[in-house]
Amino acid sequence: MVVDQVSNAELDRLFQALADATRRDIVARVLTDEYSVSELAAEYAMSFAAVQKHVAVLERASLVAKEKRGREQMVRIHLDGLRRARRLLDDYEEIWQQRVARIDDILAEG
Amino acid sequence: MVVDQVSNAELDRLFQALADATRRDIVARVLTDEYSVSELAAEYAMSFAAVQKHVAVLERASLVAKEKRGREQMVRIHLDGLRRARRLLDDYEEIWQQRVARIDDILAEG
DNA sequence: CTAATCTACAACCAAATGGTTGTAGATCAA
DNA sequence: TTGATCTACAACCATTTGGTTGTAGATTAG
Repeated sequence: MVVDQVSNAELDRLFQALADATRRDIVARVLTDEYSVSELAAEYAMSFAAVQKHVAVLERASLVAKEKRGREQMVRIHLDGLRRARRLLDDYEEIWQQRVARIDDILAEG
Repeated sequence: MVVDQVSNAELDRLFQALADATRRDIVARVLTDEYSVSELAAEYAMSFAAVQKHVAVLERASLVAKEKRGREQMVRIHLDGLRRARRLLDDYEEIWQQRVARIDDILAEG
């Protein structure tokens, strides 16, 4: 159960990071391509600093990692975060399935 | 791709709802048992109104549904939300896997 | 060397969030 | 009927969030 393995603060940061359309878009982009922070910034109708903050939020959530290359900072996906979040939701659905199975058993007996 | 099917506002509400430990705990509880709002409230070191608000957030995110029973309001899980959130993360990982496969192909050719 | 580019970070602001208390309407129990 | 219980919701408050502008340090290009 992820619920027990991953700290609440970590999950807070993870889901909080995913709870913004711009940040989800950044994740989707860096999943397939490499972007520097300013290349990302060019994609959105907001300031460079705003995008920089979004990237920082994703970084703190372990969804993304930065790597310095010359004067640029390249943003890459960091799968750990994504996997931890997905695992929690998988666990939830598994708990649900166990409950469904339990109810089926009871009905089969009755 | 969920990214296209589910509105950004919906995903915002979903992940935002999951970005709080109390709300994740409520989800975990109602996955296996039935709780009224006040039964839930009794579990946490905060006011009834605070828990009521948390339930409302989960409800708006389609993670939970309320059903009136007498003077009580029973809180049940509503799988739709959970599945939509999980699907997005699955999509992300699939995109990643495709990228990995693509890179493998390139390496195989080279 | 100088100028342009990329990044980091501080200070500020409006809006949203997560909590509180208080009031009031339904429903149930005695 | 009366009192207790369950819920809803408003008003309020402190903190966080998502945006802005401005300043300054590295690094690259000419």
